[in-house]
Amino acid sequence: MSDLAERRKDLVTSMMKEAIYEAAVDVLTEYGTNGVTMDRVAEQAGVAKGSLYNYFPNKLALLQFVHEKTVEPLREKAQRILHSDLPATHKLEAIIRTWFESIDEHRGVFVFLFMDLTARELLKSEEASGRAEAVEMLATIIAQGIEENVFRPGDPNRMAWLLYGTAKEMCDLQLTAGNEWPIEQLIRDVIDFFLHGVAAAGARAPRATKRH
Amino acid sequence: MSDLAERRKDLVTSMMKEAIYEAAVDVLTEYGTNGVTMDRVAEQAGVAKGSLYNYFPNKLALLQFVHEKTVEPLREKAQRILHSDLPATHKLEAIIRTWFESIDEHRGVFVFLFMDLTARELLKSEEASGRAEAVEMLATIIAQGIEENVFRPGDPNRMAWLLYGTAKEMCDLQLTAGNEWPIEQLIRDVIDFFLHGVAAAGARAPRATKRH
Amino acid sequence: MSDLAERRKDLVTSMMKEAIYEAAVDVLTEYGTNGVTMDRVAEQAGVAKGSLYNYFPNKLALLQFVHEKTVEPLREKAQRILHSDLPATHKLEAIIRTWFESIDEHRGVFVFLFMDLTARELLKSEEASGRAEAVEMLATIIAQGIEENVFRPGDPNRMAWLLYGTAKEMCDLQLTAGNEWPIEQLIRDVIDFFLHGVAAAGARAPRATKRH
Amino acid sequence: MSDLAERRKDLVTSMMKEAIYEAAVDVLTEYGTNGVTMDRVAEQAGVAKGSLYNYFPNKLALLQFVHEKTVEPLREKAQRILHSDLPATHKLEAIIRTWFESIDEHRGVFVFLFMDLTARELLKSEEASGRAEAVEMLATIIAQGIEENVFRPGDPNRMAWLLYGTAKEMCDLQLTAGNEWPIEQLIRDVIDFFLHGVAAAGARAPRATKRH
DNA sequence: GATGAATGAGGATTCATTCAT
DNA sequence: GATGAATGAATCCTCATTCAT
Repeated sequence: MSDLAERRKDLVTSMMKEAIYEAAVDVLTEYGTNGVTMDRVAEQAGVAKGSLYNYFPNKLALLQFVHEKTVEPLREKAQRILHSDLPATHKLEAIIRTWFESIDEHRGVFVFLFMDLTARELLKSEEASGRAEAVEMLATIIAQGIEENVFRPGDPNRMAWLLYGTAKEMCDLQLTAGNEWPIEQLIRDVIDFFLHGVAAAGARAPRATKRH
Repeated sequence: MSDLAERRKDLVTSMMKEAIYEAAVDVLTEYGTNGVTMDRVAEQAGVAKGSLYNYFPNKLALLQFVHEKTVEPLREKAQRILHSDLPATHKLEAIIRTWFESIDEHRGVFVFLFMDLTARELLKSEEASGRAEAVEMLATIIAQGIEENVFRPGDPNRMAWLLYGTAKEMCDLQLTAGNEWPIEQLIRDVIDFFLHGVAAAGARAPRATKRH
Repeated sequence: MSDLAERRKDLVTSMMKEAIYEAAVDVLTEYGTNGVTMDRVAEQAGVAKGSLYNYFPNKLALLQFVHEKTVEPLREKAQRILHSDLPATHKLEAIIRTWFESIDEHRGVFVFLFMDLTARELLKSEEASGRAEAVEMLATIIAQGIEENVFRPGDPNRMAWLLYGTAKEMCDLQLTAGNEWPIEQLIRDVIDFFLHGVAAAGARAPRATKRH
Repeated sequence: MSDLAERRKDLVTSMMKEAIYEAAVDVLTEYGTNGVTMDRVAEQAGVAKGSLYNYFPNKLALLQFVHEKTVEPLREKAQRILHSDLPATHKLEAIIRTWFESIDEHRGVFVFLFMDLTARELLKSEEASGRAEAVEMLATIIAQGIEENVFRPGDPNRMAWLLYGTAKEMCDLQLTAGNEWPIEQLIRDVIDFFLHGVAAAGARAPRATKRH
């Protein structure tokens, strides 16, 4: 086949995959995870069921593609932020902003990807690595912050988990509760919380005590 | 029917429901969410499949019962803590400890209840109210803390969400990652984090800035 | 459950399996191997497709049941003949008669079982053991015949294969061509052939020669 | 179209058919009967799936072509042997040798053609005629042998079936069991068996008796 | 004539729910 | 009330065949 024809074919293929991806996302959004059947995806994409299998060998592969397609831009942005020469706090803020904004944009998919265990089961490895990657990234930035003396010394990994948790739940909140909470406010709150907690000046943490 | 007979019947009924509940939890734990079939529950409970339908009109009702039954003790403990006369920080710590410990104990069910969207979809209302209740409770305690001058002034509801997020992700971490992180350490970390954040003494929060 | 109830249940179950077996045989006979779909079996049996799965875990199990059910009586009769105290030639004759008669009776199934590689693939182990068993049985009888001095000395196993082949092809012929050849004649022919071959008295076998 | 162009076209067409035939044989050999999909044949042939349909109206036609192409050389050789002026026993030996050797060479196709009922179903008429032809050919030779006084008088057709059966099962054995039995030995055994059977000198065939 | 994407009927299997006993 | 067999819609996947380019 000529080079040109080949390139054209590749293009068409990737457009189809894209279209199927979008159909899958739509179905996901409308019916929830367990509602993602190949039939519905096909119908939504306006193609025959069998055609899906010309582009994805099976359902799992389709879901993985959806995952990848959704997560990749996030990952890229985050990497760019990570490797910039901003101070740690600005990096954190930027990353968290990225997350919130993406979620705002792709609500349905994110719900599916991050909250549905059926999917998470299938995408176990993808998910685990995704989360691990995120936490690791945060940990790197936190380590930088500690070095910059803007964060207290401590285990960057543990801190990263805590921050990740806070941010993630806020995402959850965004996803499930609707967002009456404006994004900028949200970001500021999370960062503030992360930095200073809620204790009044001079207050001391209680000793964590064994239950009675 | 005589009163006595009626009471006896109620008793039998509730024992059956209890038994079915336990079977459901076992199946949940062993097979995961998608593995919860009425067949398996019936077999585990040692009753005929049809009998399940004498106690629950359908599968959803059974799952709701499981949810309720699982969450109720938590709710009760939390209420008791809420209404005790401990200082706010102790209350928070106690509640969070309750959560972590419960999760440690009932891993399988909690995964199902809190992480599986298939379930969460079905149990949407239960879930929403559960979360709302938890956040509200935290908010109440935080308000108390503000009044006690141990927490900075602020919107208790927003703070509650942030804390909830931190705690919840730690639960997630417990649930999915296994718990190499010892519970006491975890609790102290969360509370510490909640109170003081990670900023070094004297460091200032960055102004949250619009993305260029 | 009472012993009685249990026995009754077993009875019903085995009657159902029997009915499904017969339906499968009918479908097999009418549509050939590749025509044996669970749908058709269910329809022929007059039950819902799902019901088949109450009696057989999957299609393979059903086919294996058909195989077993078909072959077992044959095996039993053959064993009885084998262990009787008849002279070798009579045993052979009796066994071959058994085969021909069974085949005459169960045409469709035998075609499926012995001639269809799709089935033979699935039932590989059953088949192999079946054939091996048959040949072994023949070999045993032939060894007996050699001892009785009615058969020439030689490798009983090789002789058994040859006899098996002759008989089997005659079965094939019966199965596919219809049987204008009366059974008694057939049996006599096979036995005669097996004993004396076709050479005229005094004729000598040619030396098997390499192809020029 | 000019005569030349037409002839050229015919040539191209038959080369394509040949190529497809070979691809089909390869697929057959590698994947077994049920693995012969038009996709695989096309891929193996290095042409597009649709192109197959320019040369064969449908799958059946392709399989028939495969059958024909495989069997034809056999038929030709057999005809040549039949019409040679060898004595009957040598003709038989030569034909049987041809069969065994072909089978040894084209294992996969033969398994498909002779043992798989899915195929045999499709190729019923081809098969029947093939077998009929083979038997007829054997019968002709046997008639010759009777005339030559090397075979006992009898129905040549019945004898032919018996011989065919013996030979065919040996082919089966070759095909499924692998061939620890060397071909020359096999041929000699079959011919010997065919000529003299297994009876010891002086032994008499039992009277074929009615079952009790 | 070649291509290969699109099609859609069909096949095996699962499972919530019903209902006769 | 208990039982568990029966049901059939739903689900994933396959593959011969068609047809626009």
